[in-house]
Amino acid sequence: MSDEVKCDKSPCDKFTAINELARRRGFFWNSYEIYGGAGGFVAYGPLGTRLKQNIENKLRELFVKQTGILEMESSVITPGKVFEASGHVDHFKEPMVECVKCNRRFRADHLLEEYAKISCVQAEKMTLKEVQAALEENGVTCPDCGGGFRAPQQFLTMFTTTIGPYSGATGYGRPEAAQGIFVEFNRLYSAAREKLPFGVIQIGHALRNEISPRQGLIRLREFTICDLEFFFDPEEPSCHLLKEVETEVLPMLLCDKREKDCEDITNFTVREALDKGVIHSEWQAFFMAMAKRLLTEIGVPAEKQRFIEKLPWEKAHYSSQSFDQEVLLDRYGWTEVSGHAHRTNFDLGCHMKASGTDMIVFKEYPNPVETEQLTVKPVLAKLGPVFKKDAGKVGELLAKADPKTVEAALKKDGFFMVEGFKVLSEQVQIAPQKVVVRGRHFVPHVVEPSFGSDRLFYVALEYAYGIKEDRVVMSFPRSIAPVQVGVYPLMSKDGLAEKAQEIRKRLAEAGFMVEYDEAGSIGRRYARADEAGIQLGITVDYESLTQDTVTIRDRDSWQQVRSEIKALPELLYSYFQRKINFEDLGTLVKC
RNA sequence: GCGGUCUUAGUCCAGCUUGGUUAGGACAUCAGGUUCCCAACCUGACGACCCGGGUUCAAAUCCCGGAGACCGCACCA
Repeated sequence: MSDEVKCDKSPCDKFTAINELARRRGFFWNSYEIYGGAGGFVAYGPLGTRLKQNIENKLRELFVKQTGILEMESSVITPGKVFEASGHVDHFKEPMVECVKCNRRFRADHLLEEYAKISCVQAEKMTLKEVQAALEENGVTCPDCGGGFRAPQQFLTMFTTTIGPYSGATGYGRPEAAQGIFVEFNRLYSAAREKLPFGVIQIGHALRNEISPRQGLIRLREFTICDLEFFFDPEEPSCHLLKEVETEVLPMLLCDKREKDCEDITNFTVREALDKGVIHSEWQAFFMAMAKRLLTEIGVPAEKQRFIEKLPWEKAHYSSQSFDQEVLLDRYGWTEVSGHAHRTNFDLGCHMKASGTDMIVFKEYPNPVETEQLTVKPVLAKLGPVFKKDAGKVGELLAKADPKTVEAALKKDGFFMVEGFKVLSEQVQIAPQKVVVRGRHFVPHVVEPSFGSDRLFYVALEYAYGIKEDRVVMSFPRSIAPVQVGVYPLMSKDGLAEKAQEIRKRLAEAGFMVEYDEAGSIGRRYARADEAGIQLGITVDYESLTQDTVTIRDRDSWQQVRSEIKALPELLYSYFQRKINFEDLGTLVKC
């Protein structure tokens, strides 16, 4: 298939061609067109909705069915507290300044980093007034025209609303689905029968109020995100499924290369990447391998995929090691389709702290461990007379104190100071005590693969797009084709149409996504079907009436085989399960 | 937000410079005819000047404002 692009006016790239095709055939289009449209919002049409569902189901097949990961669904509107706790309210906004002369806008933190040598981390903590002061002190002016700046302003990229009619309670449209999983951790953990490791995936809408989203499906204000949070014990980080992906090759672009502006890709097998310390976490490596498989299954060849390691300042606030999976696109070059972050126990830790709810798990040892631990025991009989009503409090403080510190202080000074109380050695007993430890308490760590469903969808379209004999053919992999089978009577007379309708009905009942078309010449219908990406065409001809056979046409090769009508459901089932190839569907018809 | 280009039927375009009858074409779609396997052909149908204001006897066309799209800059936690 050629690399050219079919478009009424040349030159034109694949992005334009696909957007045009998508509008014409009902894959997707810009929302709210009758009111002039709204940037960053799309509507999926009949073909697109199905394709998107098929891609998401492919993702489910790989990540849910094969790994036993659990699926959940939570709400888009989220109480402010959640995103305050997660750090999004602080991190999802950018201090922006505008030049008084040329009106250009800049991120104040970037300016401070570049011209005043103030680190990103520091700049993020500054208030707007501090930002303004820092800009002035360091004499930072507009990099373009040297003009001064207006007062800095925050731009929050989360959509904000209020919850309830009178309430001043702020709500945010979630910018990711992950927090919806973290906040429900305790219930999910018990649903997983309190066993680690376990993973939870959520596929749903997310909102980000992008400043100017102008890349079609690549950057939307409302989009579908697939967040998978995989919880594991940091002391047992091994992945029991690793064997299945060990030999999978990951094309990687690593930090050291990137810092030298080098784009060289190094190929590592999953095993090598782990052994050489390129990827720190086994589970992260596992999910990256699965992500590569997913993209391969939706039609992207391996050489058009890569993983790039995020540089320290590119990483999200929660992440310890991050990779982006990128796919090479015609117009936009290497484009992120998934992110792979090691979130450690950051999120659960934040929600524990902010909500006061425990999200600590307990893991029982195979055998309880008996140890002797130094403990501080307050002697209340002695504390009482000295501290009177404070005695209880002093006792509590002593019980919490570190035994070694207390012991050392008593040895050295003869007393121990705790919050202004002077404790003498007779008021406390420090002695080793037998303790039986039955297990360990800890906050699980998380690795997170996160996919943009709309980008996967666009990628599938772009890689399916091809031209054959001046016609557009959407060569989707057979497992995601929006329509599996088209049924066509060669003529719409002599009973062919009735026979074809019968076959359509039978195949639909057998569970296939099937479409019937009798309008126009047969060639025209094939062309229509190719453009919609219909995998197979079943044509009912005069031989069908006498022999009970039909021809099956392959969308990509345009070859045809003849097979018996009654064998169709079983044959097609095997074909779409990829157990047999097209040639196995019947005897080849010579053209 | 800035600069450039642009907005006419389902899709892609012509018309605008120089205002004037019924806004033209191609493809798609629908109905009918024809046709024994790859967008054939014939007949017919459907369907549009981005929105608001102004100038004018008269605006798709000129002027002002707005919205939207694309490209570049900036932005993309």
